Amino acid sequence: MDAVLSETNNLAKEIGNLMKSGKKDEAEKLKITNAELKEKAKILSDKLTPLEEEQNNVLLRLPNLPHASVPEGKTPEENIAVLEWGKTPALPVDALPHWDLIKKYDIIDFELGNKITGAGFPVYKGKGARLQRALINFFLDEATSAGYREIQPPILINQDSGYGTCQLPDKDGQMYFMNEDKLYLIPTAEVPITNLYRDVILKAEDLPVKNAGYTPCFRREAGSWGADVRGLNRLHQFDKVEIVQISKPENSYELLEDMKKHVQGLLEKLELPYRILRLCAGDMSFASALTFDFEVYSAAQKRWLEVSSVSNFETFQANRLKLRYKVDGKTQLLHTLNGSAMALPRIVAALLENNQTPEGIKLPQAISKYAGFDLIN
RNA sequence: AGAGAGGUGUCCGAGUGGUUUAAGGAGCAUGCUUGGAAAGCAUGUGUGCGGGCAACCGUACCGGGGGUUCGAAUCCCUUCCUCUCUACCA
Repeated sequence: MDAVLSETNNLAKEIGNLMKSGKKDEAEKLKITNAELKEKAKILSDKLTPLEEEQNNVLLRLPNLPHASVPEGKTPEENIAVLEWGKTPALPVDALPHWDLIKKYDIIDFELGNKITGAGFPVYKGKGARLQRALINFFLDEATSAGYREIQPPILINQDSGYGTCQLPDKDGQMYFMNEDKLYLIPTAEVPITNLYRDVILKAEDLPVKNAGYTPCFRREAGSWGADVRGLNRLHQFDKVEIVQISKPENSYELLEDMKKHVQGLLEKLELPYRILRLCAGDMSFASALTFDFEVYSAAQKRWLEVSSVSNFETFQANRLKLRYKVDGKTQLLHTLNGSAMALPRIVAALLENNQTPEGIKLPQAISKYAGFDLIN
C-alpha cells in the first residue's frame, strides 16, 4: 500500500518536472501509468479500511486485563475484604432507616423531586442541603491538602471524551444524551478531568499529575432498578468529589495505595465504619486493572453500602486518550488512576442512620465544622 | 441567532496547484566560545502507522470529514471551533 503510494508520489513529481521542461507527451504517458497505480492503491485501501474498522470495533469492546493480584470470580460475593475499620454503632431497636429519617427531619424530599423531574432526583432542603454543601467542601479541602489541584469541569461532554475514558462504547445507554447537541451528561467527574489530558504528551518532570473536582453525576441506571434501591441508595443524580492521577507506569500502584489511604482518612474523619474490598475480576469495571471498593456500614439498614471505588487503569484509558510522556526520546503510554473521594448519597445515608439519637442526628465533628451545626432535629 | 474574518509545527508567523522535503523568527536541546554567564556561531528539535538490530527508509497528518487533480496547506463540498460587529441574555 505504502509502496504503491510512494510510486505515485514519485511519478507525480516526475510529471511536474516534465511539464516544466515542456515534454508534454512524456508527461501524458506517465499520467496514464499513474492513474493505473492509483486504481491499485484504491483497491488496496478499499480492502484495508473495513479491516481496520473491524479491528477497531473489536478492540474497543475488549475489556482491560486484570492485574495479577485480582482474585478470580464472577459475582460481588467473590470480592475479598482486605480491611475492616470501626465499630458498628449500637442503635436502639426502633432505629430508622435513612428514608424515614429524612422525612422525620424534612431534609430530603423525593416527592418534590418526582414532581419537578422524576424518580431518583431528590430535593435537598434546609439542613439537608447544607449538609451536602458541607460534605463537598470537606472532601475538596481534604483533596487540596493531599496535593490535588481543584478542577471545575463542564458536566456535559462530547463523544470523543466518552471514548477517551472508555464509557463509550461500553456504557452507551447508561449516560443521559442530548441528541440536539450530541453531548452526554457526565456519569462521573473522572470523564472530563481525565480527558483534559486527551492527546497530550506530558513532560516526565510534571508527573504525577493530581487533579480533583466536584461535580454532580448523572446515571440512567437503566435496568438496575429493583430491590435495594430505596432512598439514597441509588439515584439518577448525585454529588461526588473525584480524585484523578496520571502516573508513570512504574509508580502507579504506589499511587493507588496513596489514593486508598486518602479515602480511608476521609471515612475515619467521618467516623464511619468501613471495609475495603479487592474486587474480583467479574465485578470490576470494563477499563480497570485493579479496583478497591469502599463500603460503609449502614447500621439501620444492616448492610454495606458502596461509597467509593479506587482503580488503576494502567495504560487502558491512556491508550485511547493518547496520553503519553517521553522517556529517552521515545513516547510511552502513562497510567491513569481515579477514585471517588467521595460520593455523597450513601455517606449521607450512613451518617444519618449511624448517628441517630432520641435528640436528633449528631454529626461528627469533622463535618459539623463545615455545616455550621452539629444536630439535625 | 444574523453578517464578516479566521483556524498552519512547542509558540509566533509566511505560504492561493508542482525544489513546501512547510519559508522566516522565537523557544528548547547539544556543541563551540567564556574564569563563569549573556551574546554570538554551529547542529538538532512533531505525531501515528509500516519496515529495519540500528543509523535510517517509506507513508499519512496544515481544525475534523469528504471530493476535484498526474500532483492539494493552497481549489470545491460539508462540519466543528475561535475572533469582530449586530441581536439576545443569567
